[in-house]
Order: sequence, then structure tokens, then C-alpha cells
Amino acid sequence: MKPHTAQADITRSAILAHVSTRHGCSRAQLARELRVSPALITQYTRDLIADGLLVPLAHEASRGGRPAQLLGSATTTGDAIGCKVAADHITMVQVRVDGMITRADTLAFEATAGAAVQHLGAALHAFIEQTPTGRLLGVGVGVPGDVDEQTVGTVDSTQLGWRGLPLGDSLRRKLGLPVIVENNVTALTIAEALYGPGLGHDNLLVVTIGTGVGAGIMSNGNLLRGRSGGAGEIGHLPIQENGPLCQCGGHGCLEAVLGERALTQQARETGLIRSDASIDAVRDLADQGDPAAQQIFIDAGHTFGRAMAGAVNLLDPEVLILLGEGMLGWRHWIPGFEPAFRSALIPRNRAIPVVAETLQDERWAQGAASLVLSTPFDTQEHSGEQGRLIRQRFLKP
Amino acid sequence: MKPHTAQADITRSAILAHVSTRHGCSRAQLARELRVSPALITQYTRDLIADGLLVPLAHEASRGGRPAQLLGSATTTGDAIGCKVAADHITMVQVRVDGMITRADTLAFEATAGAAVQHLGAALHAFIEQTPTGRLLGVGVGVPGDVDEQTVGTVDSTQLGWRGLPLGDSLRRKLGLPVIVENNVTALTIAEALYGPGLGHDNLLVVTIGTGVGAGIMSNGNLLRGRSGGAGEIGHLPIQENGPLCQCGGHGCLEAVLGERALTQQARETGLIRSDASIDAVRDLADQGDPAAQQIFIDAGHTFGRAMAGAVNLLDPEVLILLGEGMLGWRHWIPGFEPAFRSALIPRNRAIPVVAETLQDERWAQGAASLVLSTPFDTQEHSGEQGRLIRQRFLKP
DNA sequence: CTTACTTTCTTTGTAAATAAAGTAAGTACA
DNA sequence: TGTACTTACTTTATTTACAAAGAAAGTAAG
Repeated sequence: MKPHTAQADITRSAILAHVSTRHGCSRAQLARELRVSPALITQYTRDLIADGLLVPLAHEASRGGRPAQLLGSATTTGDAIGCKVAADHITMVQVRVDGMITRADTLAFEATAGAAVQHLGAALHAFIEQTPTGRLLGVGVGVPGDVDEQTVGTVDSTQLGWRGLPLGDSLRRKLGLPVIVENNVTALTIAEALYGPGLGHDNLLVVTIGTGVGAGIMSNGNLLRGRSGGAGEIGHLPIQENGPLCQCGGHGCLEAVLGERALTQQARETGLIRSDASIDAVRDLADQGDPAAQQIFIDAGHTFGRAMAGAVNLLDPEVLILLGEGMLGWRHWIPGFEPAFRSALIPRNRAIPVVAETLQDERWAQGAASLVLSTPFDTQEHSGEQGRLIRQRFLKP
Repeated sequence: MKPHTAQADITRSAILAHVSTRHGCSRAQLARELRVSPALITQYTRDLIADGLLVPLAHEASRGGRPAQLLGSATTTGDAIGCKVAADHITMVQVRVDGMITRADTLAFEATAGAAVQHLGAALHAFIEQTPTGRLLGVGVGVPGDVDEQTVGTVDSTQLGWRGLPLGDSLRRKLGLPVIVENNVTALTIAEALYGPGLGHDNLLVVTIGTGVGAGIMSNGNLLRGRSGGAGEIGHLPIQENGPLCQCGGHGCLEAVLGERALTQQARETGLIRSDASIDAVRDLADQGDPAAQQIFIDAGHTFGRAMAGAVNLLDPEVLILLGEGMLGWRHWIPGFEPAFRSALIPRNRAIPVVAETLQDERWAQGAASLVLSTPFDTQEHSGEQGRLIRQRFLKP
């Protein structure tokens, strides 16, 4: 039998995952993209082929030199389950190694209920039961809040009303699968780097607008976590001198100026919508060409553009990726955003690409699944014990 | 002879540098702080002792267990030269491995002169000539601007009026020593992490106020460089909606609101100082208790506090370190800074320590020297060929 | 004085990864 | 057609590093 250590599992599963996502890939390419020597790839691929996990495929046409032989994954390496947890609903998806969503479901959910964790566990259990076939590698859960080290997976979330909830441990016992719990924006950032517009870039800034405003920063291929994993709180960037009061107690935070609540409030105060109507009503009006409604989004876009320019100037990412429920009305933001954003950028950054994504719930859930699917590339072992278990499942035939 | 590869040089020089800076340190401590196994330390220290580079010293008192044996550096490992380049002067220092400055000199300099590079080279050459004794490891140069990959060391700097100047190459040829050229804030950040208040922390935010406002971000022990090494442009964080025009073309940039020029301008407009007086005059007035002068600093402190809170919320560092010429009047900033800063922080970050440093030119030059002295710990090989040369000098007896 | 435990350092075996040098299989061009 | 050059992969020897286990030297109890 082959050697079987944690380090070897990382390398082997990284090769397997890389081949699977690319649907075939040469040895030389693996060596380059995984940043190891060709010799090591030769060794590991030989083992993986012998084990029946990898198959040699056709030779590519030569581009001046020995033609590369493509390697393909022999079996389906297995899928991951991803789950987005919101205050009033959960969305679950099944995701293939290449990032494709093969199944999805959304259920009502009450985070503040006493038995919320039991309900969540039951919902996931039922979803997993219906898995048509093949192995499951693990479950990723994205929550709006802070998560401690993965050993326990304890969640603090004001949005969900959870304090010190040992979600990871509970689900692990209930499901009998590896479970990784993470902040939802963090999870999304990993997904963007792995499958989204961030693919191939080492420096990303991912910003989400919705109830709150959050950010994920990928620098030099590593996720920026900060002192206690709390990095990315872009929602409390002070943006107006005497702006509206924010939940955090401050005034003029970005989130308090252009969060969903703030925009709805503005529309209500000007009598644009009824006092029980939501942001959707404002967007509908804007869609119909109402100038006052459009102006709300233009103003928000302007403020947002300046704030994003500041963040881009500070962090120098290769791409700026925007998403979240707030992006549903993005086309109304653009006229305010673009000029404010571009003009506030320093010249060197002025051409930075901005990608606005509109996909919603399923994207977040896919992000959660990518917590599982990215473990082969987790050289810093941030996912700890759970990551190790997932990598072993990658390699079990 | 002992094995001799790049990786081994990193590890060995890291041990040597660590022992030197600590003035003696046990093997167990080395293993913990350099994050390698105790076994590896045993192997390498044995070699280094045999080579006469390390000496076993006295045993420490036991803290329950086998008493630790201190290891000391046998010879002086050598010094580094650091040089701060400004538009009108240069400051050069000689720095020991432990960060102590042993010699310093400041000269007038004209960056825009045609023969600026020749003058700089000559000044450094003369400074190095006077080195009393011992080896020199290399020369670090900190410039206010962008530097490309270290292979050439090409500088772009609007402040100095340099475009595409191959400073690294020129100095290397002239001095016959390894030369590392870097952005000055980047260099300073490395120094703070190595010798300053950042020692022992993996997540730092270093901000400098002077003519401009700059930032260095250390995340998880790595310097954040961004797409093209341009990260840290905090001076162009938009902070006022319709603020003063900035050099960059935007309005209300942090730098345009509280940079040296902006504060001087304010004081001139209100007739507080003569139109040819500098910021020093404003500070003098504030020192004497002039309320109008003090108010200028209080207002600047307030704006600065909010901006810093935004950056801390976003990046979640362990310490915030402030320096630069602008800090000379820091005590006048504090009444504006502290309340604005603390109240705009989200609760989790509210207790973050803020360290304000007043040391000036020599601190910057020491930062430049730390480019050389930090190469043993540069596991990402960012300093490239020059780093390799410096590490070899570390290990040459 | 014994037992249990902690910490520091050392030894041994083995795994991971690379460098260097060679082989294989093509292209480009005279 | 042959020579030079690329690129892709393989083999071999060597290096780096760690895990595991043990030895040494102490503390802290009973």
C-alpha cells in the first residue's frame, strides 16, 4: 500500500481535484498550476493511475515538443453539499467537483426557533437521503456571522440570533459526514476564486450587498482572515460625516447608507412606497421608469462607487466582484456607480474589471459547498481535521 | 561540506538571524518561533555550531523539565545599510541584525537632478567606505513610489520625478553588494513586524502621514502586495463628499484632506500663518496653545480617526501603528482622533492598540535596512536573487 | 524516596520534494 | 534530410523535513 500521510493526501487530492475540475489536464500543466516539480507529478499520477483514480487519455497536438498526454478522472470524485443559512430560509445544493450545481432546494426556516439546529440537521439529512448516487465528500455551511476554529464550528451571528452555537459539532454527529462551517462571504470568496470570475487570479475583492454589506479579500492566493477571522467588515466603512445611525452604533456607515433597510427607508420617507412595502417595490418602480425611485439607486451607486474605489486603491485586487440580493437592481445603480468609482480610482487601477453577479441563493449555497471542494488546495490546513477527512474521501475508491 | 541549496540557506540563515536578534535563544524556542520541528533545529544547530557560527551558552533555569540551553551567535553576523530617499535629502544608516542603528548620516539630495542616481551611489559608497569593521550583508533602499520585481529594481515615483529608473541595477554595479529596492512604506512595515511594536503579531496595519498618506498591511505574517505591488494606497480613500481636489484628480481623498499640504493650506486661508510658512508654524502655534491652530489638528484627527476605523474594520489587524512626519504634532491630533476612531470601530475591534511613533528619518532608513535583514525569513522568495545572495553572506564565516 | 508528569533535546527511520540529467516526441528551418 | 530547438515526461540521487520515540533533567506531589 502507498504511504498515507496528511501531506501526501493534500498533494494527491489536489491533483485529483484539479484534473476533475479541468475535465482533463496534462502532467506538465499540473506541475505548473499546482506549483510543484514535474517529477513529483510523475510519481503521484503513476500511483493514482495504478489505483484506478486517474486514467491516461489522448495525446494533445504538440505545440513544438513532445505532445502532452491528457489525464482524466476515472470515477466521479464525489459531490459536496452546500447550505446557505438565512434568518428565514435555507438553501441546499449538491455540487460537483467542477463547481456545477446538480440539485437544489430551498426551505423555510426559522433561525430564532429553539430547535433551529435540529431543523437544519433534519433538512440536510433529508436532502442528503435523496442523493441519487455516488459518494458525498462532506457538507459546507455558510452562515452570516463569525465562526471559530473548525475544531468545533461555533457560530456567533446577530442576524440569526445565535451566540456560541456549536453548529459544526451538532451537524457532524447528526449527519455522519465531515462538516465545515464558515462565514458566508468567506465561503463565497473561495468559490469565486475556484469557479467564478476570480479563477486564475490571486488577488480578489468580493463585495456583497444585501441586508448588510460584506467583503472577502483574497491576497496572493490566500484568504485574508485577520486577527480573529473577522476581516471583511466593509459594511462599517465610515462614508458620510453625519449619516444615518447604524446598527453598530456609529453614524454614516456604508451599510447604514445603502443597505437594503436604508434604501427602503428613504423610499418610505419620500412617500414613494407604502410604509409596509419592501425594497422590491422600489425596484419595480425604477424598472417602470420612475425617476424618484431611480434616483435612490443612483445615489446609492454613487456612494458605493466611491467606497469601492477606496477599497480597491487600498487593496489593489485584480478583479472586483459584486453580488448579493442588492444586485437585483444593479442596472439602476450603474449610472451612479461607474462615474463615481472610476473617477475616485488612482490612475493605475482605473481599468480594473468589475463583475456583477445576479445569481442568488444558489450561489451562496455553492459557495458553502466550495468550502468542501477547496480542501485539497488548503495548504494552510485551515479546515483542520474536517479537511483531512474530506481529502481522504477524495482518495477512497 | 554541508548541503547547500536555497531552501537550506533560508532555514539556516533564519536560525542565525533569530538567535542574533534575540541575543541568545534555546532550541525549543527556535522550533516554536520559526515553526519547524525541534528535530530540524537540532540538525541545523549542530551544523552551525560545528561551523563556528553558533555557540552553546549557559543553561537556563529549568521551568519544570530539562533546562534549555541557550545558543548564541559566535560572530557578528554582519550589518545592513539602509537608505531613505526623499526628494531633497537622503538618510543612510548602518543597522545590526537585532535592529539597532549603529551609525547614521543625512545628506542633501536633489532627486530631480540628472545625475541623481550617480550622486546616490556615490553617497552610499562613501558611507560604506567608513564602515568600521565587519561584513556588510547588503543595502536596502526605500523610495516613495512603485518598484517592479527585484530582478532589476526599477522605480516609478512621482514624488521623486523618476520614471522607469533602474535604480537597483545601477547601485548593484556601483557598490558590488546585494541591493534591494522597495517602496518605503512596505519597508517600514517589514521593520515594524521585525523590530517594532508589530513584533510577535501576524496582522498589522501600518499607516504613515506626511506629504502623503500610505499604508502597509501585514496579514497572516505576509505582506499584502496586491496585483502589482501597489497595495497600501490608503491616501486616496474617499472621505469627504465634496472635499478638496487631490493630486490624483479626485475630490475629498484622505490625503487631500489631512496631508501636510492640506493642513498648511487651511492655516494660510484663515490667516493663521503667513503664506510662505510651513506646517511647522502651525504646530508651533498649537504648541503655544493657539485654539485655531489646535482646531486644525483636531479636525484632521477626527477625519483620520474615522478613516482608520474603516480600515481596521475591514482588515482586522492586531495593532495599528502610526508614523511619518505628520506624527510630530500627534498630541494635537489625539483629541480629535480617539473619540472618532473608537466610536466608529465595530465593538469587536474597539480595544485595538494604537501605537504612534515619533522617530523620523532614521526610522525610515532602518526600515530600508530591514529589507536586507528580513531576507532569512522571506519564505516566499520575494526578494529573489538578491535575497539569495544576502542569505549566503549571512552564512559565510 | 517513589511515582507521575513536564519540558528540552537527541536519535532514528522514513516521507516528501526537488535538482539534474536523461529520454521521448515532436516542430522549425536551412 | 538533417540539425537545432522545444516541450513533455522519467529516472536517479539527494536534500529537506517530520514523526515518533526515547534520554536527560528537572518539578510536584504523596
